[in-house]
Amino acid sequence: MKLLTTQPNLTEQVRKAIVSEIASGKLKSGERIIQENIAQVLGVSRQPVQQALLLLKNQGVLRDAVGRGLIVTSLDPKQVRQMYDIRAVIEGLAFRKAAENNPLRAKKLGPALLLNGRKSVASRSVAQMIAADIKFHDFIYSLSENPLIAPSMEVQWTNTQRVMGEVLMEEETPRDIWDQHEALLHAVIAGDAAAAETLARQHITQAADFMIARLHRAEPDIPSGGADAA
Amino acid sequence: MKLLTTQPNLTEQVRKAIVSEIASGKLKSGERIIQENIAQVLGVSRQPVQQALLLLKNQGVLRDAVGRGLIVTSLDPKQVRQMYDIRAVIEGLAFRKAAENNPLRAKKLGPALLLNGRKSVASRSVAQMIAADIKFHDFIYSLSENPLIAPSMEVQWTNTQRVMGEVLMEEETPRDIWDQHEALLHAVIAGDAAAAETLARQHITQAADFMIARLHRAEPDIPSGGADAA
DNA sequence: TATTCGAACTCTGAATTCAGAGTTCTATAA
DNA sequence: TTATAGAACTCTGAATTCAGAGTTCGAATA
Repeated sequence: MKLLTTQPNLTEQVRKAIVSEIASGKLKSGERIIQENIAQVLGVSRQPVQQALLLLKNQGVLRDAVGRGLIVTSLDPKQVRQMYDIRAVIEGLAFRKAAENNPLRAKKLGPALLLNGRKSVASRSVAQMIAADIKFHDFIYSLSENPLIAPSMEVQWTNTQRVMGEVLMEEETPRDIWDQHEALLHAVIAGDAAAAETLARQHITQAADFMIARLHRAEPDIPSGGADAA
Repeated sequence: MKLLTTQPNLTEQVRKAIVSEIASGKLKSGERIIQENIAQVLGVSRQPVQQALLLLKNQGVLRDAVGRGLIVTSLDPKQVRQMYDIRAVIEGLAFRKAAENNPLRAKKLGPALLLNGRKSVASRSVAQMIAADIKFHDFIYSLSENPLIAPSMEVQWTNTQRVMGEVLMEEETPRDIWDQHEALLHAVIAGDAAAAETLARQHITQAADFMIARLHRAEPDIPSGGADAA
């Protein structure tokens, strides 16, 4: 009949708000998160805030900081690499399954996303580039017909946005990933599952190399396995 | 000085309790979960229960049931396959990294786990077999030196336990996975990353085939949509 | 001046209370 | 007998309150 705009519950709204603050870089690594503050800023009670924070802590976006609440997890290159390692194999799966299950839909809807991506690069807006990238990958997740993939990528994307935000901001000629995306799409359209998986893993691994190299430059940090700076 | 046994907070305890009920099969698919009931049984308020349920819902172990709370997500073969698909690639990563990073520790500590596993099979106790399996894989996760792997496997293991519990219970000669585990361990010890990854993926895929075949038998369900390749 | 003890403060986890959405059951009318 | 209005009930999400763990800061002492 009619699709009611039943807004998600407060917990979810709060979670989104915090994630967006972190992804956009407004909340930086190590920054303290205090329930009461967030609650006040968003005009809700501490209860939904606490639940949202619980979820984010569980995802590793936030960390316990002994007796002073939670802090935003730092993006040290080692962890970023580990995150990309996981992302690489799951993207590999997603592209493989997409090639197996949906070459036709890929052919029909994919090219528009490539175009959109190239436009975003031309626009030079980092936000638009990130959005187009997410859109393309989300499209593949849907083609894979494995609904467990998208949610398990969520944390990765939060962090990816953080990294991309930090890195791409100061890059005057951001590398163009859309040739790779085009090759990937062609493999999917051709139904070549093996190629799609291999290319996807390479794609992510290269992205990781690129990002981490810049991240190193931006954040000269932690020579040893040293924990918290005193 | 001394490592205090600081017990985890109630939310975590509640979560563990519920997961264990589900994994052991005491809470079955479709069963309703009511905050108040759980709170009463465990002797806590609804607050920690609500948070635990939120986490489990977020992991997909529980699902919203419109106006009557939450229910335990059902284990239909299609979803189980999708879960195993993801598990396969992440296990592949774990074994590959283990081979790259820790062949020596694998050699030193691995054989004991094999022995333990074979003993568990001899014991004919399903619980022990599951425990030994988890122990072996957890060991590999630690060798991989990617701390993000273990947490992302948590949901998978909850469901794996459910499946194994259902399936192995009625199997008088449970297939012995420990030859495969031995081959995997050897690949890791040899530092043969490629072989370790390939074998791991095969191992999980075969396990999925086995489990799903039995699950079909146990749960005649959903004839349509059968897009199972392989 | 440096160190230690302790009081005040901050912040969280958990309990309790409140309000509203949705369901179920029952009585009434067609 | 069946369909329907609505009252009562169930259950959750959110707010508020309470208690305790841990930190910070300052005063007293060596």
